[in-house]
Amino acid sequence: MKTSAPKISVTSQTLGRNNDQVREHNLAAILTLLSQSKSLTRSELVELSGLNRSTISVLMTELQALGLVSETSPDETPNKGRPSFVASLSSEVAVFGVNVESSFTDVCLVSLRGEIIASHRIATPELPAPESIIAQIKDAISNLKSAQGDTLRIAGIGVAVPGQVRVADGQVRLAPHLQWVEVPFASMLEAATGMPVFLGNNASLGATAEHAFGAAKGYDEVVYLYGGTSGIGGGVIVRGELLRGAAGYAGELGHVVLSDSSREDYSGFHGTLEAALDRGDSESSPPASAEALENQCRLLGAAISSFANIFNPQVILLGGFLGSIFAQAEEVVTSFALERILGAPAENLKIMRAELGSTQIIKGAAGLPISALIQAPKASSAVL
Amino acid sequence: MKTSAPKISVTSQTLGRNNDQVREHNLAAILTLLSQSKSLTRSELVELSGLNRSTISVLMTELQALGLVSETSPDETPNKGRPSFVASLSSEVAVFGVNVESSFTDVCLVSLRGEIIASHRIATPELPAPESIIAQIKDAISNLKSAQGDTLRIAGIGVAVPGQVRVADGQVRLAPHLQWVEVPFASMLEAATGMPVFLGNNASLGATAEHAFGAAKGYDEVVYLYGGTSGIGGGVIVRGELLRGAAGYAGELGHVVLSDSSREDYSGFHGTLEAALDRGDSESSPPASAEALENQCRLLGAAISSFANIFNPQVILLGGFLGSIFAQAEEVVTSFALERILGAPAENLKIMRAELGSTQIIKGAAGLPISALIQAPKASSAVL
DNA sequence: TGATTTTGTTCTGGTCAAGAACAAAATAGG
DNA sequence: CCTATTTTGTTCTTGACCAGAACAAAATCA
Repeated sequence: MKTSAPKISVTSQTLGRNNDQVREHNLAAILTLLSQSKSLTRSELVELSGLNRSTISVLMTELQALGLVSETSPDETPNKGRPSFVASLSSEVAVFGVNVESSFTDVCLVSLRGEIIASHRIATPELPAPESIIAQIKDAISNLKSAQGDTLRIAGIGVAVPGQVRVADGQVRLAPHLQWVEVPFASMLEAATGMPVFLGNNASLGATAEHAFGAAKGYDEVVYLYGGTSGIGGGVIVRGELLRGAAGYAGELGHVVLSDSSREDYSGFHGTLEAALDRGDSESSPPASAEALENQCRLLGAAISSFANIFNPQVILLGGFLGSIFAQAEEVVTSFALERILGAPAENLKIMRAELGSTQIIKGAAGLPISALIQAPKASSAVL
Repeated sequence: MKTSAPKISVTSQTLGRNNDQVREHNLAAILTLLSQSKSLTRSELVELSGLNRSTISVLMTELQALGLVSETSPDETPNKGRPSFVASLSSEVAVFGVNVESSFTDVCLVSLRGEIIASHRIATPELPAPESIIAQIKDAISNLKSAQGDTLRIAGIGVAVPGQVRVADGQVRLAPHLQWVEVPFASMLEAATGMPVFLGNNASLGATAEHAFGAAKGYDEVVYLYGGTSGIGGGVIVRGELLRGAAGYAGELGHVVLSDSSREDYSGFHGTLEAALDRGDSESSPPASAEALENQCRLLGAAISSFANIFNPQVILLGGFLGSIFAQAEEVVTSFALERILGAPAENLKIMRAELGSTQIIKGAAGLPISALIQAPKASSAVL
């Protein structure tokens, strides 16, 4: 079982660094740049990375040898001079993204660039038991894989779970809507498939997907709020990385206390954001009355103001039925929010609806093994 | 004007790295290790850094040449073998820490290890105007400096301000209790003193001081709540570093919405933590009734539960009058908090009173130029 | 006093990135 | 169609860095 984040222990930030780590860092830098764009020419890589042309040449040779990058000749050459090679992440390496929900589980084959190549939905009329859903995921994976060419290599599996996940070992601590308690899902799925498995909370992975591919692309301080059938979750991007906290449980934004109300949320807590806002039903149908909508907007605005003051983000993203509410009454929500945001953090703050649809969580899950590969290309690629 | 954090632009995390940066990184690693302990032997540095003995030797020679580290022979030699040199941060380099409040301003000379060498309090019966307080700070600095030996070199000035501070250029956006609006304090003090100046919010700097020297030492995920005469502020340590947000305004934890109450805080926001809890008066005297105390504990507990669910910290620290409330009724606050913290983030969570007294903010302020020096030893030391 | 242990120093070797020199591949202009 | 120009890829050299080996120094222990 791998951790879902590059293993940076507390002390390693202060550790010494040698030349090997420089190379690994620079390889990761190139892969990161390539993952942010569909493709880049070598000369663009020289400019973006700040590395010398000769160094880029060596690094690209190594990445091609590792099979992580492919280079082609440019289709068009609008400039003078020798045309630069066009590099992109290899399409011969891919990952699986899995999203486990109560009534279905989606399994997708995802390219290193975050494109969904193929997908399969496992319907679960009954709540999925860990053992049975793992067997079904295993079958889906092997079917999806064999449908592609033999040359396809798989870097790992990322799984989104609606619950609290310990990222260090991929243990599902509690997933109320699946009725899972203390399920060592990552190690079970690793044992079944033989591939490295990375686990994350579904809403947090939605945040990482919005950051990598969606409405929050290009921003490094992001608050993401997601309202789904399993309540309200969230994810926060700090300095370009997901806020994890001590053990990976950070981002439970639905359980902030907002009011004195005795109304309870799915966890039995009263007065929280999740307790106050209507459940996922409202995603399809608008709330009964204008009054009810205004009340929702007021509470959503209060939560937004809290998060703006706490995090001073560039963007606050609303997904799921929260995005629907926002789309219906953008100005009302915004004005309620601005009532209680301090002047400075309110500047340049964007409140937006999340961009991606239902595929966002899958893409976020797939991002876990992709990030692991990018951060440690030599080590990871060796065991592919 | 320098930024109060090492300049890491958004993209530089992915930038290429060359050998020069390796040396700078390793020098910074040694300085960081030394700043965390009073002194370390060379052999301890070898073990902690993971660098080779010969490399440590070269690095220590360079740091001594830069005047940042001094080595002495050990006082006692309990072990067999040749005794290892004892290294510590040089006492010939120091910084100034400044804490501006409405009725006084403290100016302290602080060693690189965070020890207060000398201090001076400027009383301000009237609210301090920026120009006049800067002149007084300048005088205090030159007096404190000349009272020490001529060999003392100053690495910079760190200033704590009770308000919203833009860290990029050290602009005080709004400090209500000082009645300062848009004061370019850092550049003004730089012009007056000729030293690099770093600015920060007072409560945030309290958090960094608790992390570096106080109750949160050794933890890398910390939430710090501070209740003072100027309201309730806070600071959050994420992955060992202060949470700054887009422009450095993050950590305004006193302005989270907690209730439906119409009671307003100092910023005119209703229902916030700061609005709900009594002001600094209660720091000296206990609240009027047991009922009032319980109400405070309930609200403080609600805030703690929100922050635990949001950040999944290892420690939540309470300072100022919030620490007093906690000391009076630790179990009540804790039980109210635990009512609404999810099971996973509640594990291993410590709720503690902040350790340091009134010196914490000064030490946090001094930490700004110290960190800048440590992070870029070659560049910074050259201009001392 | 001599053997042992531990640590500091010096020298050598390997890896890395930068830069210079050169080769390759396109356009622009006659 | 050919040549000059521009831009880019490749190769070679150079300098910086860290690791490891060999050696020297400084303590303890018998």
